[in-house]
Amino acid sequence: MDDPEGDGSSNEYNWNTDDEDEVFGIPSSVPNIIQQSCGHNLLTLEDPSAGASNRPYSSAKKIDIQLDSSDDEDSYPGSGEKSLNFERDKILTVLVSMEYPIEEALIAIEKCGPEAEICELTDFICAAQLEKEIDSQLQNLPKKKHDASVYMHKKRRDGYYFHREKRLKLDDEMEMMQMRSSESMTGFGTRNQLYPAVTRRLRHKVTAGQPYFYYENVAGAPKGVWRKISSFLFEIEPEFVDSKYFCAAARKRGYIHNLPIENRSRLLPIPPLTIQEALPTTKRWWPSWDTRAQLNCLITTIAPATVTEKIRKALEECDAKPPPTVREYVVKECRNWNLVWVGKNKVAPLEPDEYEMLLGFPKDHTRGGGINRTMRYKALGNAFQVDTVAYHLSVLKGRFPKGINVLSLFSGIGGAEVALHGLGIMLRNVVSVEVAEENRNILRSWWEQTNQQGNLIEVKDVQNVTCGQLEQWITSFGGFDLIIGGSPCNNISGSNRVSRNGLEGKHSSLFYEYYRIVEAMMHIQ
DNA sequence: CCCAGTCGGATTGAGCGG
DNA sequence: CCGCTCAATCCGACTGGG
Repeated sequence: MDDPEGDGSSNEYNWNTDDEDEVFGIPSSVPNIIQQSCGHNLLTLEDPSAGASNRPYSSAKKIDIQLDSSDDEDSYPGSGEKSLNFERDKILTVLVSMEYPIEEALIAIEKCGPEAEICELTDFICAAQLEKEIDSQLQNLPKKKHDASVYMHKKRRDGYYFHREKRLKLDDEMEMMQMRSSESMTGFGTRNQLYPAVTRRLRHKVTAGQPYFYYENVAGAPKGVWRKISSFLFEIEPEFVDSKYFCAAARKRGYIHNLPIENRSRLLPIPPLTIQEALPTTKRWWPSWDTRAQLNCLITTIAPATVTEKIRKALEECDAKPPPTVREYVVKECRNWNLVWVGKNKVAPLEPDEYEMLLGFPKDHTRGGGINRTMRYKALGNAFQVDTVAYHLSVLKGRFPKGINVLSLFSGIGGAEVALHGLGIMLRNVVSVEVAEENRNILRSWWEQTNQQGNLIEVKDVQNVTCGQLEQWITSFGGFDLIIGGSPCNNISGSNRVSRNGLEGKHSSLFYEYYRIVEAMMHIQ
């Protein structure tokens, strides 16, 4: 059923094997140095195998996938005025085919110049549309308070909410208004599309020329949550992606960012996309009537032994040929608990190292150092899928040849850092904010093992990241290029039975800390 | 309506060292 | 017996799609 190669979406893939060297361009020789970082002296070790080769499936095929078909301006004839007009008409045709009004497309081409790329033009049009709409509607609406602004008022620290009074107020009227706003920029992938449907996206002019930011959370949030998150993050539409296109397990997530989307490339080598390829030892025991090709989302808890025992007993009772009722029961439980076949009549939950592999982390990333099994599941269940995030971040590679300064919020076990490293982007200065000590230990350990040349600064509590602190870092190493993080999903996740309170819940409301810091950075830098 | 799917949380008890 | 860690085992609701 989940056949990534058999469905219609694969038409959009442009198979290309020519870019290996670029993606594999990891610095080869790394000197032995000692670095000072937040009280830790990091003695790095000689390790030429750092980078993409750290990945556990080095034998997998190396394929580059590009999604966007709209940016093939290289194929246009390129000499003389005639070709210029031809090119302009061609771009106009593309914009109109994307359902932009022809007059707005013409204005955009005129304002942005004939050499502008499609994405710049769509940005321009969308920004103009949205600004016009919001301005006209804000004039007609009375200002109202809502719970989020009250929260922020309480949490306000350094007075960096310059635009708070301009922030949209989320009562019912505003929700309706925003739905209409969203309609004018559909096509960036909806929560139900979950990739691949990236045709255009809005980058509001508020964020133009500012540091890049990248925000992540679960796609299946309660109604209205993503709309609210968008309203804070510059009205940018979330990009909903299921990681089943990047690995053998599903992971439905929404991403809000102001990164370019053209010329993305995948982290290499491409991981196996089916259970059979990812976990070859299960093949021997996998019954033909269990038709699963991919796993469900890897969450923080695994099946209790009672579940696998019941399955074993049910199968043993009916011997070789289980009747349809038993098959249905077993498959349902396997789907529910993400079980794999490890023996005759024997299913089992995934091991932590299988979590690591499926999520794109190096083997033993979370192993040892005082980390127990439960903690590993918890940390991994909360982590990024590295290949997915790397695909989005791949556009940064050419833009920061000398390395990148990253503000990593809610770092966890360092999915963002691992992704950037895998892309061969040098990590110059990384300020990592992570509350859990064991996770900080994991990231620091990875930092040492991968022989990082840059500086790792560890911060415990995101609420302690003041504007004064930010300014200090900015003067120290010249500003951040990327702010990245996924705020806690505890109160948003569908599997929470106790406290699914939405964005204002105890943990998930830390989103407003993410917003606070991004907004502050937009004004400081 | 039925069905599948979900970055979870609280409690309990075994096991351990003191 | 106490305090602690860790693993096991309970516990539905909400959303979207067919």
